[in-house]
Amino acid sequence: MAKTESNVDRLYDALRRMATDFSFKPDARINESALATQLDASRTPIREALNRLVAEGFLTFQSGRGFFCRSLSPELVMDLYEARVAVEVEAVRLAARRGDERDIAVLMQELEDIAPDYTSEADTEALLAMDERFHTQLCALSGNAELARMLANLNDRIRYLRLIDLRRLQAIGPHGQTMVSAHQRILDAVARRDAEGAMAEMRAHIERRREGATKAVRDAYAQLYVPEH
Amino acid sequence: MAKTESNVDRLYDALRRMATDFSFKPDARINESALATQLDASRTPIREALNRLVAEGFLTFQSGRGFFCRSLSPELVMDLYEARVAVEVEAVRLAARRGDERDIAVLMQELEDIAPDYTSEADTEALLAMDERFHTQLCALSGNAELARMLANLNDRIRYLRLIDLRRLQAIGPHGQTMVSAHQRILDAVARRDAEGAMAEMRAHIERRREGATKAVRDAYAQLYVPEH
DNA sequence: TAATGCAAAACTGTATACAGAGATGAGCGC
DNA sequence: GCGCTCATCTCTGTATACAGTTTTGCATTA
Repeated sequence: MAKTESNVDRLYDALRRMATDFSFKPDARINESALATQLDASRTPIREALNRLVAEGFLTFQSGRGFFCRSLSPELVMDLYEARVAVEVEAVRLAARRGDERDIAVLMQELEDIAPDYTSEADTEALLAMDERFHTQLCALSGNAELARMLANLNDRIRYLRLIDLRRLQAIGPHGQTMVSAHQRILDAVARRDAEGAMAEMRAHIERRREGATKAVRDAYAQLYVPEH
Repeated sequence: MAKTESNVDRLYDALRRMATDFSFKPDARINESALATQLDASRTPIREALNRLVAEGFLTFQSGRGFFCRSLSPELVMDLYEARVAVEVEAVRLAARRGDERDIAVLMQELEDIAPDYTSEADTEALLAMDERFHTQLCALSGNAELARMLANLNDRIRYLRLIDLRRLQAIGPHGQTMVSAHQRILDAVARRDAEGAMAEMRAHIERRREGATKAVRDAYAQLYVPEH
């Protein structure tokens, strides 16, 4: 039961990680042969994985010229955030209407348990991971696999910018408490079956960071093209 | 300028069409070699196209066993309809808030022009195409490419069931008028910048057919496994 | 008859080869 | 010095081959 993951899956995971954290620079062409040697595989399975990433919006493809990293623009980030609103607001509505009482309680407990980490955590990546985990689990309460899948895809595509946005936020002052209380307000509304309230809280929660994330695009470019200090 | 479409795109289009209309039976295994001869290509580009379709939710993939058609269940259809609500309700909200005045007028005009076709059209496929076109254009008014992309994907995945649902509806009596007036009410709300109203109309419009579509799953199986009469 | 095991067939996963298209850069003319 | 052309080199697109795995079908046994 060790070899549960096939080779193409391994390649796919590796390539998606490279795409999410912009190891491929925006709009840059992707060299298949180089990847093949780097990942110790032939071009055939690499191309299969790249094709999946095209369909998922991580890469683009131009016939005759090959694969390219997706571009990075404020407009795109805005679109992705709006799509997140669409998915998560409806998900939280469904969660409020029909989410399992037990599952909601479990999530509330977990939120309470890790609340100290939210507020103390200096590692921005860990904070982002906690935030993403909450949103993912909340979405799962809707019981809708398709919404969950969409959210996972959107999260992967904006993670890099959220990280930059969150770093800047933390530089100003600790914001873990703001985040945890926002999450609690949303979940409280779900628990009291207040769909409208939960939706409004969720929308506000996401839109509050939308501007920050689009502004982070500039910093993203700076980070991507500047050598490690 | 004839050869604007590459071979892999041709294969991709052909395979997606086969997937949308369930030329691949639900859960059935897909034979790559057979497809290769059928579509006059080798397995390599076929597999690239199949991988994209996996990422888009049309097919599934099991390591070592190959590609399979997605399954067809009432639960899945329910999920897809709920996802449609998420996408289209938010899209129409954005359209009402910021949709271009001119574009809205154009769409209203077009809706008026083809209204007679809606009501008279006996060809269910044409009626469905008109309906889909309206929803797509309305979504485009939001100016959000990501929402448009999501909707296109969802439409492809539920088209077969919508067709069956619509056929049954038409068998009872002509429903083109119901549809066109629903579309008009949504668009009117958008035109008067009534986001809440547009959202409510859109939600009701989609949810009204949700039950029908999930019920159509049974008929879908019957049609798929019965020889053409 | 049903279950089991085995051998053959069919199919998948991936490396490799090669043709052709696209990019690159040197050399030449202006 | 600037731009254009052509040769060369690189990289993509796809066919094909083959190894390894899964499935299938037959024969044997209880």
